[in-house]
Amino acid sequence: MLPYNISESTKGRMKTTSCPHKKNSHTSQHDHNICIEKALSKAEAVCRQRGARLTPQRRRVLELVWQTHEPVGAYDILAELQKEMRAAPPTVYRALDFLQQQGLIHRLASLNAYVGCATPDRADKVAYLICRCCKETSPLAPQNLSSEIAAQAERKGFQIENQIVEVLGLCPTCQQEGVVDE
Amino acid sequence: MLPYNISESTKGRMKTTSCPHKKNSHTSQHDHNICIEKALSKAEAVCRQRGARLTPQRRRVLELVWQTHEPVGAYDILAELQKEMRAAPPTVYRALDFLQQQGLIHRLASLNAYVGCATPDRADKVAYLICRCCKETSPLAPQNLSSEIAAQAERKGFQIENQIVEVLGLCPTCQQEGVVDE
DNA sequence: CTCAGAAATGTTATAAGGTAACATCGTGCG
DNA sequence: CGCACGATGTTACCTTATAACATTTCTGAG
Repeated sequence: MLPYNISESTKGRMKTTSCPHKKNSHTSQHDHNICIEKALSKAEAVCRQRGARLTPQRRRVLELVWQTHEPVGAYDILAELQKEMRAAPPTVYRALDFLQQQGLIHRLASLNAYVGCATPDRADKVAYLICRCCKETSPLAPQNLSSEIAAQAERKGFQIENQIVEVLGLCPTCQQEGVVDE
Repeated sequence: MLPYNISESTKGRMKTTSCPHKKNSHTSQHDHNICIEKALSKAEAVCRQRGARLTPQRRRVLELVWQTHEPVGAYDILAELQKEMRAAPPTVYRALDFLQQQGLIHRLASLNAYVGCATPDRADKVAYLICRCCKETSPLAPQNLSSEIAAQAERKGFQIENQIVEVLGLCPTCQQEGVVDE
């Protein structure tokens, strides 16, 4: 028996997708290895520049997050790590914390999951579209959006540190596939 | 021993506030009982009109959510309920689900907690300012914000069902109190 | 070089949030 | 009546996340 009760349903693969229509759409449309490589080399550059230590473990976790464009749960990552080494939850959560601080990943609060960020150099407050069916995510440019929020916050004397914008709904693919029922 | 391990730290009071500066600011500035009464009578009106059943339990949970303007955790509510009756998590979660469907409360994904909504009649996609220190929340009017999101989503063919906008930072009070360190 | 302090990681245990599945109750209606 | 349906009760369990403390690794000052 594995420690920490990695469930059978999670063991042995990277992602669960509840969507019956999911066909790895994103991943099938491009060579995802290139995405991963780009993300990792960018991460290394950014960290070097900042004097942040992208250790092998942190690098590995980042790589695992980037395996897909879908959000990945911390325990999914843990399960993968455990194929390679002894690992416990704090190992994963510490790496995720570091990566978040560096803007290399974002946490999606509505899914308790993490996605890689392709633009860690821009201090963007990012917004995401999230398909409730296939879980694919798509970052939004939140410029005007942020300024609108900033204006309202300032009026109230509120000092913004961070913002979460997650838009849930159906992506074009899942709409075509006839997914309904909210 | 209570079932479901209600922790000592939660038992016996409604809210935890990590903020050392918190002085029930909101609640001290107004007669909060009026807030609660208003919210409950509005809830009853709205439910009657819709043919939704605001049962005594659901009403009681709504009342508990409204005890404060801070977000309340499901297990905080459970602990309160258990002072009055035998209760298990599903009891609370079912009530919370119902209340959410009716727009009577909102869930704050970044805190795993719930706040009462004063305007259940408007089908607003609400945004919140949340103080990371005292946890007080303040709803934002998200009009322009929503239209900006809607425009971008439409361009991508994404069908919006729901949206989460949570802005984290420091409220004026906590800024004055000299809270720092992000 | 070396050793002290800081940063990172290991390890154990447990907290906190949430749900599945099935039993029971109550009530209104044909 | 009796059954269909919504609401609630009950048990068990799953998922996500963190506290607390031990150990290792790195780094820079002397």
